[in-house]
Amino acid sequence: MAITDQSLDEAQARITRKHALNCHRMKPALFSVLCEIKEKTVVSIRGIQEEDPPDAQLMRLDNMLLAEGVSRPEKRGRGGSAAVASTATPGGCPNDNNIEHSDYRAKLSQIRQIYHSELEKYEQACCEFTTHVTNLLREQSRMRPVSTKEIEYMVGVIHGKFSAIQMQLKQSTCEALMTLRSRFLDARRKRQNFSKQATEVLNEYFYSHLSNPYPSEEAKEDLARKGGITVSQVSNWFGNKRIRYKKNMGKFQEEATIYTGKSAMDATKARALESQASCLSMPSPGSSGAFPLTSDGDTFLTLRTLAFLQPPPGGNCLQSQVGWGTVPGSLGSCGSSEWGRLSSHLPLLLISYSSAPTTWSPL
DNA sequence: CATCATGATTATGA
DNA sequence: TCATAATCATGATG
Repeated sequence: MAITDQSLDEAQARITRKHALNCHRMKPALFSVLCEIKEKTVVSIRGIQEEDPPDAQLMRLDNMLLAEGVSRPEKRGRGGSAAVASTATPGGCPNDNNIEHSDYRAKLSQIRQIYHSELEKYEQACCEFTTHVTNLLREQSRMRPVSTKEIEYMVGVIHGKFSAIQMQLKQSTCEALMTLRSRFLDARRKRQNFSKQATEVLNEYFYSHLSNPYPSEEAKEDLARKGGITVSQVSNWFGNKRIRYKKNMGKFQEEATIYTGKSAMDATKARALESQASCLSMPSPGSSGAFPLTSDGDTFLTLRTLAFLQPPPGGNCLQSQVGWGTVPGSLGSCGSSEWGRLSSHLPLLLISYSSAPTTWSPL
C-alpha cells in the first residue's frame, strides 16, 4: 500500500479534528445531551449470559472430537465445563487398538491439524476483533456515554458470534470424521482372503491342537507374526474355524489329513511314530474317547504318551478343553464314524484326534 | 449369475 | 471379557 502525502494529510486532519472536538468548549454540554437522549431511548441491556441453552449439541460435538482424539482434553477456560463432562469417557487417547490403520491415522491427524489451525485462527481473530471494538468503544466513550456494561455486552456478542463460527468448525470437523470413519469401516468390512502362508500357519496350529484349539495370547501373536495378519484376525479365524469345524467335521477331513499329515511329517520321528501308532491299531470304539490328553501339548508327545501309556490315573487332563463341549458321552454318536474314516487313512492321527471329539457337545 | 468359502461383525451368555 | 452362534458381505469358482 502506498502511503501518499495525501493519505498522511488526511489522517493528520482526522486526528486534529478529533482533538478539536475533544477540546471544544461545548463538548461537556454535548456529552450531557447525549446522555439524556440515551437515557430516554436505550433499552436496558439484558444480561450477557444467554447463549448457554444450545449447548447440548455443542457438547455432543465436543465429546466426539475428544473421543476421536481430535481435541485435546483442553485447558482453555471457554467450554471447559463441557470438556470436563466429556472426560467421563476415558478413551480420550486413540488407543482403540483395533484402529491402527496407518491411512486412517494419517487422515485423522490431518483433520486434527486443520481443526487446530482453524481454531487458533478463529480465536486470534476473535481476540483481535474484541480488542479493536473495545478500544473503539473506549475511545468513543469520551465523546458519548458508553458504560462498561455496554462494552462487556458487545464483547459478549462478539464472542457469541465467534463461538457460532467455532461450532460450525466443530460440526464440519465431525462430519469429516464421520465420513473418514465410515470409509474406514467399509474398508475393514471388505474381506480379503488371507495369504496361503497365513492359512497354512493357522491350519497347522488348529489341527495340531485339535484337542484344545484355543491359542494363548502369545501363540496368537506368534501366529499373527508368522502369517502376516493381526492378532484379532487370528482370533476371528479361530472363532470361525472352531464353529465351522464343529458344525461339519466331515467337510474338514481332507484338510485335517493334509495339515496334520504335514506337521507330522515335519517331525523327524514321524515314521517311527507311525509304526508305533499302527501297532496300537484301532483302539476299541468305546475306549477311544476315554483317552485323556495332556493339556494342549504338542501332538507328538501326546502320541507317544498314548502309544505307551494307559490312561493315566485321575483323568483330569481334559479340564482345559471344557470349552470345546462338556458332554463326554457325546462322542460315540457324533465323533466315532468321522474319526473312523479318518483313521483308516491315518491310524496314527486317530489317536491325536481321539481326544477332541470326546469333549465336543453334540450338534 | 448362482453358489459356496471365508473374513468380519453382532448378539448373547457364562 | 471371551467364546459361541448367527449373520453379513465379499471373494472365488464354475
